[in-house]
Amino acid sequence: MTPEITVLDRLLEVSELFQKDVARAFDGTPLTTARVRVLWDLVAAGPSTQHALAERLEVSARNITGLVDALEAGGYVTRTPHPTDRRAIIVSLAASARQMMQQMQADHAALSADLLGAVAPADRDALVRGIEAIAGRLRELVAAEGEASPRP
Amino acid sequence: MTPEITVLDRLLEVSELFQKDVARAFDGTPLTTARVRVLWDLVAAGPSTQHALAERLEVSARNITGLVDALEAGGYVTRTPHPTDRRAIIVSLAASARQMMQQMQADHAALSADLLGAVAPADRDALVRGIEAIAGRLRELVAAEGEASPRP
DNA sequence: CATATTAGTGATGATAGTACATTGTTACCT
DNA sequence: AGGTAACAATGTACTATCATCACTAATATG
Repeated sequence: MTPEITVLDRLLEVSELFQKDVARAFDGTPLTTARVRVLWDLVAAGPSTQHALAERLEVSARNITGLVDALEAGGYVTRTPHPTDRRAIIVSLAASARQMMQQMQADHAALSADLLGAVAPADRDALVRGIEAIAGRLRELVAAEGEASPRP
Repeated sequence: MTPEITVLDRLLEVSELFQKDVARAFDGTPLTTARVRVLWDLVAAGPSTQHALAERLEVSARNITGLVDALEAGGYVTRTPHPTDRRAIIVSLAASARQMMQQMQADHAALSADLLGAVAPADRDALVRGIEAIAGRLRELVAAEGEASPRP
């Protein structure tokens, strides 16, 4: 019943509801969490080799091959040869996928505005600062944990 | 750059970090997201028939059989006959699992306190109210969506 | 030329989910 | 009662995803 527990519980609930919402958005498409991760990475990092994807997403190259296979089959990404390294392949977002991701971001912005609208105006600034602080602290903690037990 | 986008982005980041943290906690155990969902449900609802579990978690009864099989093999739950209905089976948390879940809740509480400690004291009340409001609004939205397209 | 790198293949395994059929049990209805 | 329908759990079978390792083919690099 302490406010501390309530805060975390609410955050967890929010996180769960988000997840459910995202999952529902991709219902009926061949998109899954792992595949969307690839798409987001491409949005953030731009066209990349599969090796680069594997490193950033921290999965095996073999796994990336499979994920890109599925995304390519669905028309979400294209494979083009690397201009100078003939071993490598560049994975790029297809135009439609880029549009979809933009739409998704727009939806997120709309949802964000909606959610913020539910907050009392006087509380908004403090809320934003507070979430920022929590995110920062959490980032710190995760980073520290990662250091404590580095991957072998 | 608008604050609205920032809020949602931070919330998503927080939710992702949480997920990562939880996943890491279960590394090396046979526990997975789906199985832990069962455990949480048992914590919340107490000993239940598999049918009840299936309904609350919204998966097929057959699926529950498999999840409970794995949890039982790992010693997390026990199956006992239903006292009056000989068709049914009661799934209960094993003592060790109950303890583990309590520990997890304690860890959550500690983490919550830590995170709240990172927030400026003057912002805390507003933050709590704000998150509460956001969670409420989000719950509303998800419920409305569920109504709009009821399962067939 | 020797070695490291990039991608792809094949094989394998664990998980999560489904549908369908089966078995035993309960509940209801005549 | 007795018959029938609904129900709980499970066996079988299947699909899809995500992940790994081991290996091959091409290409870069020093």
